[in-house]
Amino acid sequence: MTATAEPTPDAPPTQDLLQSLAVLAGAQWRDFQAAAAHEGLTSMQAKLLGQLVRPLPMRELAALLACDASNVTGIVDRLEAQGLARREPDPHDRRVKRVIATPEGRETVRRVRAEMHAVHRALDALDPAERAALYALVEKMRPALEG
Amino acid sequence: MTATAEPTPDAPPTQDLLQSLAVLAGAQWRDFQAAAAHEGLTSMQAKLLGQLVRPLPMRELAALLACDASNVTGIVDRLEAQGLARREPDPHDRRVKRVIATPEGRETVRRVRAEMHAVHRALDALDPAERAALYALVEKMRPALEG
DNA sequence: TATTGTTATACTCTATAACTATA
DNA sequence: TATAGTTATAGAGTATAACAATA
Repeated sequence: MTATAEPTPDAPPTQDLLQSLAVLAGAQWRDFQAAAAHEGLTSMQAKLLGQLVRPLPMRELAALLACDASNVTGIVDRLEAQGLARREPDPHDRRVKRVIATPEGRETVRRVRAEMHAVHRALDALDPAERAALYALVEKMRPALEG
Repeated sequence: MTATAEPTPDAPPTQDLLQSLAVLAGAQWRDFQAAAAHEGLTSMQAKLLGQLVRPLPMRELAALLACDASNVTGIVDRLEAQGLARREPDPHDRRVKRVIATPEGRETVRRVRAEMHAVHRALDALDPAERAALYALVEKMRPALEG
């Protein structure tokens, strides 16, 4: 028997890999929904709030959330009503409103991220080397994911 | 300087890893929504349809979709109206209705999965060894994700 | 009594189209 | 005229509560 010089590890069937990734994404989504609900937010409200690392125009938020701009109005309205975000005028263009997170809003984002229980448990199942490998693999895919 | 015998690879900060995984999950979600829309379905309709590998009671579908049972009625109604799924009586319990995918429904599921363009592109960025490593890592996390 | 599926209700998200105020 | 944000509208997803049929 001729051993292959550098044995190619069995590449899993694409369907199996896609299924695994779907399980991971599904768990992340359920975690996020449950965490947001625990903080009194819908998943879209929490998702928008999580984008507010800096003041963002409504239009940019719509692009980041991959939804129509008209939806952003209502979502920001509800966040504003809960004191988690607010609108401010753009100094350079009076048509634009920039949305910013309040301190309470930023604290809520932190709590939601801390409440991703299944994902945190899953990462705890990996040792440091495995975590590093996972990170490297996803980062390698990232340009293709975003492009 | 004392070199560590077996140098631990730098484990990335948990926040960075969570962020990477969020980018991956986000891309999968956008892919799925776009693919479902291309087939004339909402993401929930496509998600339910994808679960129908065997006849499933409404109640089980609600559990799989992590939503209330009352929602399943409407989603199945719309799939049934499009000829992609149908209800059949359960032979052992007359309270139960089992939902099954029609051949056209199964074909639609196949097309949706094939249209996950960004994810497929991302996997193409990995070589076979990397794919195998990714699969092994996610499978190692799986019990924690599902538990 | 408990469970399955459904209906009614109210709220949120969603895209489309039309509107306003700026540019 | 083009763009940013809003409003109005209709369809879909969502949880809650109440209901009929069945276990």
